[in-house]
Amino acid sequence: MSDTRLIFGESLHRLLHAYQRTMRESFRAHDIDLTVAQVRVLKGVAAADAPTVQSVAARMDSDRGQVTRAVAQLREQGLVIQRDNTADRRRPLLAITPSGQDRLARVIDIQAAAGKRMAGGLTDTDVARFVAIADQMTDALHLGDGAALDG
Amino acid sequence: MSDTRLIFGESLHRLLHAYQRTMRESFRAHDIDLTVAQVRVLKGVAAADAPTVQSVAARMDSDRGQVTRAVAQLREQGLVIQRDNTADRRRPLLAITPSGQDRLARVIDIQAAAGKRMAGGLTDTDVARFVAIADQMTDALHLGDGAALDG
DNA sequence: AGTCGATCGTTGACGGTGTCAACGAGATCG
DNA sequence: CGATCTCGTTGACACCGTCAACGATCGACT
Repeated sequence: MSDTRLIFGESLHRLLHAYQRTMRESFRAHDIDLTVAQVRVLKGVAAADAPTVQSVAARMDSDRGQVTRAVAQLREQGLVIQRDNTADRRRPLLAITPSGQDRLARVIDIQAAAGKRMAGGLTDTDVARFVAIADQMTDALHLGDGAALDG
Repeated sequence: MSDTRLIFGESLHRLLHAYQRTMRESFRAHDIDLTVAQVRVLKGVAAADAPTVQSVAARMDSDRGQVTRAVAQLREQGLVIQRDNTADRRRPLLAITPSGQDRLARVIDIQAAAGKRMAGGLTDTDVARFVAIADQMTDALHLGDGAALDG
């Protein structure tokens, strides 16, 4: 019956990697010297209110260490800066620089183009629906995080 | 406007990793000593007609080297065997062993359970639709593989 | 005040994964 | 036969995710 469930992981896997490959290719073609993870962090910093390593990591559902490293690389490229946080010295505040915003804008263009290409014959509604389902699934998985798996 | 396209990659990324994390956890909980990649290869060997390293790699959209390594590990565990192919000595035929079938059956149970949990409030139709869209997108990306990206 | 426990950023280490390049063995076609 | 291709294999490298520690700082509590 429901062997959609079985091929599900396979589909997901293939899609993500096709997507990432496309991104990497496009980035290289446009001389954007960023990895996928760096882009994710850059976006996180740009989007968050008072971004810290921790908050960006949480938003990305990632590891603090990984974010720290990405931020270090972004700082080397001058795309992100770190200011002291007088309110809590443990967590310096991150901010995107103008140069970072430029870079990010270019990245977003590229991603939009790739998205369009990927969406091929799909309608906007399809895409939106897809994203909605994906998020819902992610939430479902997170809810039962440490829960019993002995179904 | 369509910033669904922008969060798309993010959603995808988070979903895949939530999924893989769940899988890894479940595998560990059930003493299944296999990585995600090994499972994918095992499935490929089980499903294909006359599986070789190359055909499995193609089906997975992966690298021959990577499949070779996974097969080596699966052979160490006695889950897969390799027989000489008299018709073409370059590509020995792979086959799943009874022990491999057992293991795979358990894996499939686990994945089905995780799938059910993940599908949460979703209908079978939703899941099927999701998979269909994902595959369509993957195809779209593959079609324009080396194509112009200078949109 | 001082102490204890928690949080945060950082760093190190390790394994899994994807990618590329090479090689040797074997096929195929001329 | 020789040239060229495919296949499996191996090595090397970067990226990514995970876990464990550490030192600094904060917050709460006494």
